[in-house]
Amino acid sequence: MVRVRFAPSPTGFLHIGAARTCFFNWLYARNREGTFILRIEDTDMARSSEEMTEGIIEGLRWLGLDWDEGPIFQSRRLPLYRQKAQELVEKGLAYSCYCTPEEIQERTKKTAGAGDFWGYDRFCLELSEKQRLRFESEGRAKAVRFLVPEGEIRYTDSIHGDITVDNKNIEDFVLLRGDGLPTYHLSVVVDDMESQITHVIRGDDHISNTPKQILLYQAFGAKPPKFAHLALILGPDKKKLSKRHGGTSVLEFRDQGYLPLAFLNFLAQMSWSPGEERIYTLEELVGKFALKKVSKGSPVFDLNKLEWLNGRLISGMSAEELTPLVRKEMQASNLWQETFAEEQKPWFDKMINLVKERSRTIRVFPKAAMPFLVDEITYDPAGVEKHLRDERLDTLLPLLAKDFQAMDEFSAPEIEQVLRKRAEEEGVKAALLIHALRMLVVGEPVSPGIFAVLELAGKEKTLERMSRLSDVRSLVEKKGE
RNA sequence: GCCCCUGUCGUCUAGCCUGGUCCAGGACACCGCCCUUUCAAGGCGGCAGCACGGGUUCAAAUCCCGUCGGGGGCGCCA
Repeated sequence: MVRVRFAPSPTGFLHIGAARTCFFNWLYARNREGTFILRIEDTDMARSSEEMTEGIIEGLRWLGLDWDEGPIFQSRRLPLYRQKAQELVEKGLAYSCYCTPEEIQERTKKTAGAGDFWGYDRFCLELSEKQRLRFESEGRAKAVRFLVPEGEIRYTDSIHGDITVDNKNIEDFVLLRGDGLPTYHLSVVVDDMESQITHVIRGDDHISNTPKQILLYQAFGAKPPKFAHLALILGPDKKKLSKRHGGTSVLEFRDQGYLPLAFLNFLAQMSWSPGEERIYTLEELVGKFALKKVSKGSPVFDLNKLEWLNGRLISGMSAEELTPLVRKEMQASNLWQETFAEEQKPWFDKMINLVKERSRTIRVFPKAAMPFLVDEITYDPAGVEKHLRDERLDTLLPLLAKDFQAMDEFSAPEIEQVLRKRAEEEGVKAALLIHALRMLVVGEPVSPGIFAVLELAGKEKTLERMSRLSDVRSLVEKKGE
């Protein structure tokens, strides 16, 4: 039975790297029909906060990564860690240390360059009873250090393969701090043992920590889990992810109009290849996931790919699926009306289907819908200059308006037919009318196909906006002065 | 400084384990063409890579060694 966990520390956001670690744990659990546990590593009281915990959980919820057990809070299990540390001291596998960081630093400085000494010098390993009592009476804080044995640690990483480290490169690390709080190494191993974690899937930054933790498992007489270390995600500058490039909370991506499924596909396809490049359903990704397939090299975060994936997802979604998302976005822009969900639903669906083809994020919907919903639109000055200055429009537009007026069914194909006929009769290119209409009705030089746009706007609105030709011209002139 | 990990087009990735089918495949981005009412989408085409140097071999992106580059760790942070 596979048991995995995601164990963030609430000292920061759920950033893209953590999200990917979480996702891969989740994928593995689901793929192997195992159990996925959420654990909050909040033993660093000074830097942890409840807000961060909530933010992380909100991020996981948004991504749809559900957990089967937890969240387990380490801060509520402190006595257990103390007990476990004590257990090792009694077995002679760990020892109390009274040294202050300053003293250690002082001694290390002295021996620097002498060769072997680079870590803790084991000053407290064999304290005489007298010295020990003196330190105690001085009221010194007492930490517990692990006694690293000689030898080497060898383990097989599911992604990297065999990794060997000589124990002489591991110092007697601290298990329990002077204030009685556990360090990461202790708490992580104690909790993973108790939760019976079978696979530890985490970032590459923990590769060097793994031997220490294996040592702890051995000391506790437990079998270490399998380890899999994911290469760290890099920014576009090939440096560690920064605030500027994806180093922020995943919720930022939600707010930018990205969809969870696109984001998860992005995370997945950043580290392995499920096959062809497209959007996969969660079920497909679960089915295809395998730790051995995860690449060893560090991927560079590429926003282009995310956008492309997101755009493909949106284009492929139905109006039905898109509506709740678009609704939220429009509510934020004060453009939503309840009738869109009722009598105007057919119209609204049509609008969504028109806009979705060219949308890479949900965010563009309100702007695209704007011209259909408000009376006063804004006009792009350059577009006006380019498409509304032709004097022939002064006579053509009224003629076209009359044509439109006479139509029974104001639908896209009918509109196109009428417009092209008029253009032909007047000996002008249809494009002249099309561009002018786009500017007048939408206000922008860019929009979905104009005939569908006009149908969506409706006859009345179309005619009203066509009649504003001279107003729009002078509006822009005024601004230009 | 010491230790560990890593290195295929600008970016992601397939291939590497089990050498030949790879003068390296796909995708994003970019460029061009087609379509066309604009922008997209779509279709077609293009640009571009096995970090470098040795070795093993009839044959190396694939195996071995070294160099260089990138990343991480070396905390009474996680």
